[in-house]
Formats: sequence, structure tokens, C-alpha cells
Amino acid sequence: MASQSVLTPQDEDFPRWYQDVVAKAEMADNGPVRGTMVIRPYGYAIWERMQAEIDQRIKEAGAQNAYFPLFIPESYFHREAEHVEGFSPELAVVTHAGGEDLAEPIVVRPTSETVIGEFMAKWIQSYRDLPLLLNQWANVVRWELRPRLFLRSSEFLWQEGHTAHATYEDAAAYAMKIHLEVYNDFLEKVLAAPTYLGIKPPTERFAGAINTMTCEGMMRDGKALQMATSHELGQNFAKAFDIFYQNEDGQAALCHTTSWGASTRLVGGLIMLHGDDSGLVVPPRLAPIQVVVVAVRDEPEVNEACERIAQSLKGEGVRVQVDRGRGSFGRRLTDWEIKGVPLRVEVGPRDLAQGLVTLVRRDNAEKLPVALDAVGGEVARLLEAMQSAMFDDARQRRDGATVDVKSVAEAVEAAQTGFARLPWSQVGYKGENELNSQAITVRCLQRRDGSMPVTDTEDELDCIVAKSY
RNA sequence: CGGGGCGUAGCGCAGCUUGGUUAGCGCGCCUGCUUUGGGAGCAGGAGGUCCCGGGUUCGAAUCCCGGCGCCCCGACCA
Repeated sequence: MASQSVLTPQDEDFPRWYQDVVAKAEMADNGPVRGTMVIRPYGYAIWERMQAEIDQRIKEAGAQNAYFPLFIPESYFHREAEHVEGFSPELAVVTHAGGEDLAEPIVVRPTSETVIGEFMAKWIQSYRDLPLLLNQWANVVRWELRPRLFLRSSEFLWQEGHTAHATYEDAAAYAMKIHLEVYNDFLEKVLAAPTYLGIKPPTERFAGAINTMTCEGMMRDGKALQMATSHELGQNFAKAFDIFYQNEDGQAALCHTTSWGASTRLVGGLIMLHGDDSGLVVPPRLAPIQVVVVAVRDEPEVNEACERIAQSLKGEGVRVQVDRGRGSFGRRLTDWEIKGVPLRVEVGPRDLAQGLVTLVRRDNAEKLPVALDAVGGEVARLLEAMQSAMFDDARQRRDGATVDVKSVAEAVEAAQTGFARLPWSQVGYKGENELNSQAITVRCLQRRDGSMPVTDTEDELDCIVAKSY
């Protein structure tokens, strides 16, 4: 009965802890082909919740869902020089199909700018067709040398938005809108993830973009994770794919395009951002199971009470599940803790005799005896309290591990345990190389007040540097 | 692709140095009974190409040669 930890403690070996959580919370398994991932039902349920929240915001931002093919002619990639250069190393290419060698190899999409560009060119005739705002939910393939479940897999799931606009300003504004109203809003409100919003330095830009925006989150081990990005592609892809429109004056003009994405990497981010030594901790608004009603004993009155409580919570829109399975009570609690279910309602004969149940919060393990008729209200209150507490805690951890420094040397020191912030002018080409040689990268550029710059050439920019996933 | 580690039951490992009967242990799984307020107990049971291919030997998980795969740390990336 002596409680021995089920997971490797974070302090002992963080990567090991991560793998333990993924396995024991039944989130995913390695697929048979190196780098591939089997997403198990619980992991997929979390992804579906992310999808639902992000999809809703994308639609509110005016984009429509569509679907483009998995297979892309290889020649498409050669039309944009930087794009092909950036992606060639990780392309999976089909050279043989239908029992024959293919005349032209087919690339399994690593991202869809090229095919979508081709069709944008076809669909856009007039300024009246603009802006064209598309999104697709899809799988993509990027051959990975060093895969990790959710964080880096050779195949992963994501959404990729692709838009075309008449002007640079309109495209830039839309990319920014997505960044703030879709990604940052989702990250803050649902994932309880505080991030640093900024733009990437030129070296870290998306292949073919003129500007890349990022939401950089800090994991519990102090490393950075890019949780979503939004790109201004300028006219690079418009040129490569002839995405023209006719303006009011009847002149042909090149479009300005954007693309933006968030992937199943977010699930990895969720684990490493909020997880603790007892396992995953899922923010209530994200959780596929928000409340688990646990029968302390498998007895009729207890089970009936569980069902009544669950039905009533369900009626109030709470995502709830009853656990009246056999097996030891302690074991079941541990299992729910590893899965990170935000709130537990423990229903036992002793409490029940007094008209009580016990509510337990996953984030701080606080136990609260609550009268049966007050459960609904308390659950709602605690879920909200936990949601904001998780964001506040994460922000405190992030701020506490972000150090202002004045030189690259100091930044290297600070990046061993967290983020370092320093004037971008102190870094430069040479400084960036020095950082990179220490496995540290410039995660983003920000204005002094923390807001997002428009370009990397603005004066007085800070940069945030860190080790990253 | 560089540097380290490891391949033995579903998972985690011992055994290998010094070859020798039926290859073990923990967890998990199955059956039964007792249990159930923080990973339950007892009894019984199922489960193995010892990564693969060669070689040495009377005999190889163990020694030799060659492959393959996985994990961790770097370079690349969402």
C-alpha cells in the first residue's frame, strides 16, 4: 500500500517523465514505422477538443474549411526557391505506384502552400474574390530524424490556413488577427497557456515567408515550445503560382498570401506545460472529461448517487463520467490523476450518510466536502477557479524563469534553466551563431513593452532566447 | 548524420564477465475466493524465434564476426 510514484519524477528525468505520462495516461503509442504515432482514444479526445475550439475561432475569423490532396506533384515545390530548400530534407516522396515507376515523383505534403496556391490562382479572378480565406484540417508528413510522440513525429495532424489578399496591409492584418484572435485566444482561454507573442528572426522564418509570428510557450523544464505560428508570405507564392487578380482599374495585380497552423504538438505542449509528478493536468475548458464521479465502493446506494450526480452535472453542460468500476479505490484515483481530469467527485457511504460528497481538484489536490444539493454550483465554481489558477501558475513559472540579461554570454547562462531576454541589437548574426552552437535559439523578437513588432528591423527590439523542443 | 546507452514474456529488468539440466524476477494478464475511504491480499494459471544472420563448440541468451532496430544527448523542424 506504500505509495510509490508511478511516473519518473520530473526533476529526475524530464523526458522520461514525459514518455511515462504519454504511456500511462494512454495518450499515444509509437507506430510501426519509425517516427509515426498512434493516437489513442484519450489523446485523440483531447485533440478533438482542441480542434473544436480552434475551428470555431477560425470560422469566426471568416475562414472556411476545405480539403486539398495529400499528394502533391514534386514540381510544385521547385517553383518557390526558399520553400523547396527548406522542406527538401524532410520530404517523403512517392516514386513508385500502381506497379510502375512514376513519370513525376509525388510528394506527400509537408504543408500545402503549393497545391493551394495552384488552386487559388484558378479561383481568384477579380478583387471581388478577395480575400480568399481557407483552412484545412489534415495530416502532413515531415520525415523526422529524432521523433518524439506529439512533439515531433514524421506524420502529424494539424490545421493549416491559407489566405489570399489584395494588399500587403490586408494580408498582414489578417495573419495578425489569426495570431491573436484564434491562437493566442485559444491558448490563453482554453489551454491556460501564457506565451510570448513575437516574430521570428529571419533565420527562423518559415521557408518562403517574409514574416513569421509565433506563440512561444515555456515548458516546466524551462524549454521553449512554439505552440502556433502565423506567416505573411508576401507575394512569394503568388509569384510562383501566378495568383493574380484584376483590380478596380482592370489591371492585373499579384495577391499577398498568408498561412498559419497549429498541430498535435499542442498535445505535447499541454503535457509539458501543466503536467506534474502525478501526471497530466488538463485545464477544465479543454478537458474531454471535466469531472469524474468516483464511487468509493461498489454499492447500490453509492452507485445510484453517482448516476444522479452525473446526470445532473450533464444537464448543466459539464463533461462528466462515472467511475463505478471494480478494483481498488486508490488505484482508480491514481489513474484519473494521471489522466489529469480536473475535478473528482468522490461518493462514499460515509459521506453520503451525512448528505455529502468530496470534491477534489487535480491541480492543487484540495479536498472539499460539499452538500449533495450544492454539487452543481461548486463544480462550476471550482472548474472556473482551476482554469484561471492554472493560467496564473503557468504565467508565474514563465515569468520567474525569464531573466533579463545584457549579453550573449549571460543569455547562454540563463538559457540553461529558462528563457533569457536581451536587446536584439546585442545579438546579431554572430551572436545568433554563438547561441546556436550552445543549442540555444532566438525564439522571438518583441518590442520593449512585450507587444509584437511588425518587422525585425524595428528599433529597440528585444529577443527571447532559449533551448527548445 | 555525430556522441552515448540498450535489444531476454505485454511492460520494466536479472542472468552474459567465468558457455552446461525444464531461462528467471517484478508489474500487468486469466481463474477463484476475500476485498474496496489513496496504486488490495491469498491461491492457482497462461504467456519466450533470449533482435536477425553467420561462426566457434559435444553444447550459445552467454564467446567471435556482420547486420537491423530502439532510446537518450546534439545538428533540422510544427
